[in-house]
Amino acid sequence: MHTLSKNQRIIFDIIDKSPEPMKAYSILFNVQKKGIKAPLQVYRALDKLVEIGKIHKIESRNAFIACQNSSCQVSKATAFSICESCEKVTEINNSSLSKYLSNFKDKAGMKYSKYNLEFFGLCKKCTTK
Amino acid sequence: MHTLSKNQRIIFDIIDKSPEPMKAYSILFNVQKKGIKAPLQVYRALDKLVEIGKIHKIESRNAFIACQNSSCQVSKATAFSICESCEKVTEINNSSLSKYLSNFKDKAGMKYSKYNLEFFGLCKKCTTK
DNA sequence: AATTTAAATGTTATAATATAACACTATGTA
DNA sequence: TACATAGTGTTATATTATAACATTTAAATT
Repeated sequence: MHTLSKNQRIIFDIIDKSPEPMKAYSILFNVQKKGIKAPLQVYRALDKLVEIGKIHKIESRNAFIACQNSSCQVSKATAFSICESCEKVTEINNSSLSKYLSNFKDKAGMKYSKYNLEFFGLCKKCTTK
Repeated sequence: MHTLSKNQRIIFDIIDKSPEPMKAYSILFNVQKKGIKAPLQVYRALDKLVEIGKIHKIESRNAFIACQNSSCQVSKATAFSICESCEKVTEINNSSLSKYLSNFKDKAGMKYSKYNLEFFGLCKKCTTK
């Protein structure tokens, strides 16, 4: 198991505590009191945390969330639901979906090693508003 | 059917001719001889073209490609394969996949109006290198 | 324990991506 | 014609991300 470095720990903890995806500069602002001063310090930790699967990047939002799925060691098969009204993001953990996508092959015969899926819609709360 | 404005036409044409996804500032550079001088002119056209489904944004690459699928009127169900070596991007048009994803419902009962899926791997050419 | 190697850090500068705000022009429609 | 809507042009600026280099820490190897 991977041990997080000091900066990685600080940045993971703040993302993990956040109820919503966090953007890099918002993370930076929040960790300045802990001595992390420069964007690069944040981006380096983010890169590593993504690489080891502790966090995921929500590509359509340029934001990061902690992995909700304890079995997710690496970020090679990710799926999220995103509410377009309140911007709540949830990681989808559905074995039928992941099985279907992991085995998917397109006409060109390309074999995929990774995928990222983002669903958009309205969450329950926002639907009834 | 939608008629493209002057700037939309110019910007669509250059993306449509490109064999690979184009980035906004690369588009800007390429259309400056046609009188389009500012980033905002490019981004406005891109926004509209995405909205009407003539182009798609590859979120993981911040780049744009023309829709390969003549039936794709709006960008509400998109899937792409991306080669991590040569960066070639192909739009996937697979009715089994789109049916599966369009009907997908997660545990939270959220109904999705849109999705975007990006597969990553090595294309045939890059596999045999 | 000393050596060596890889990983992480700190820092300054800058590149790349994207939007705000405002004035104006063209186009479609009542 | 007049009214509304969409598109344009422009300047300035916000946001997201990386390059380059010097140094320090941690881990693996001898």
